[in-house]
Amino acid sequence: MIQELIKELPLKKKQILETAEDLFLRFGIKRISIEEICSTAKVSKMTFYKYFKNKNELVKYLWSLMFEYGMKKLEEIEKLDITFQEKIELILKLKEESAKKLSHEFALEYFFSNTDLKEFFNQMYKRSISTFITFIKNAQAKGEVRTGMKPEFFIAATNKLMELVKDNELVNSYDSYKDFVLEINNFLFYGIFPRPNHE
Amino acid sequence: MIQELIKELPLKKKQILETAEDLFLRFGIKRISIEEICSTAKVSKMTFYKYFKNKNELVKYLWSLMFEYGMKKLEEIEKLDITFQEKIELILKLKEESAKKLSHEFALEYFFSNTDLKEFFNQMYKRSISTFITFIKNAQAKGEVRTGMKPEFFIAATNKLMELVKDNELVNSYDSYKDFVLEINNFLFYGIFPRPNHE
DNA sequence: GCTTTAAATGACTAAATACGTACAATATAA
DNA sequence: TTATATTGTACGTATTTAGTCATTTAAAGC
Repeated sequence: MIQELIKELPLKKKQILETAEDLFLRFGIKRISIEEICSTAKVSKMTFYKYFKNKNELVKYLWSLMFEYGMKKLEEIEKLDITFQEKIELILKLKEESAKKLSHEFALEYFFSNTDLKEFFNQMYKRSISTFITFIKNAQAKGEVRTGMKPEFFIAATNKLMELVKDNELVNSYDSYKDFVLEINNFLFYGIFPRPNHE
Repeated sequence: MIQELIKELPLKKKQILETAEDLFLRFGIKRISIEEICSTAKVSKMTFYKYFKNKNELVKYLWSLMFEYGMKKLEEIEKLDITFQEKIELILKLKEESAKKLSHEFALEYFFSNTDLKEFFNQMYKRSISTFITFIKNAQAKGEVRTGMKPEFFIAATNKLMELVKDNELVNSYDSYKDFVLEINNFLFYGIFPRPNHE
């Protein structure tokens, strides 16, 4: 997912980041040790500490890449000459793609970290939110979305629904965590009605 | 999955087994500590050690339950008054169901453990194999499967294909580990041809 | 060839985590 | 009331992990 953003980086740093992304997404952050990242990435610990001060710094770097990726994709989609609904479809496909290997563990740590990463996450989250609000407002200016809808409400609703991630029983009633993420996203855009042109 | 087999057990022992099954399947055995099992199962450590000598004994007990479940289901399917192909369909559905939360990690530890669990696994595996061979031979006796096919070859082929679990690159090319498991199983029964009546 | 730089290795300490046991306190049920 | 089951805390030990360092290996440039 982040691959296209780190092409310029040194090989070993790339290997670390790709491995960390994969392992963190699948098992959550706290379950993965630096040593495991190093051994699976085929990188020595020294090399790790050359590029990252510690695990937290790696996580921050990775998160910022993931945010950057999402915002870049959103901007690309916004520029396309297609209907707003088609843009929403692309966004949903993007979310589906990103959720492929996402585990419940990681999502919990990502959205509801209570460590010193919380502040860092919040900052990035606010930035991505404002990008998305601009996206909606632009669409409203072009008459593609009804102007009565406050983008701020959409964001607030999103935040509220995100708290469902903490409802273990609900999450576990889905075959995979990915299915749960899809449900939330579909619901946010289409409510209870079927997603158009989607088998 | 194993729930129906442990109904009679004491409540706390059930909680431990269900939690362990869930966590082991999702994250693999070595990543999960006894303390994590206890806390998520809402059981004290003392109670854990009352029912299980250590983690290995828990794993053995769990594995034997999982084998027992599979063999019990196979026997149930065999008794049904349906065509052989319909039975195969049921077996595939069963495998699909079992693989829902299965992670690559667990499958590796399960099939290729190199600890002292290996011997234990092999014993159970042999038993389940002979059950399956009987299943095929009975079908051959009834003329439901061509008699030219040696069941032993089928088992040997299965074992060989199972080694693909160790091919990380191949496994990772699937969206989820479950999809990979389905591919193997479909292939074993239907080769490269489509699974009948399956969308 | 030689020199300089980057990376890998193995060893090391300190901290954190996990294991397995023990005991007192509490809850439950006969 | 008397067993029985469960919990919480604590503890010593073992294992794992984090982070650092000196040394070896590999590679790149000249």
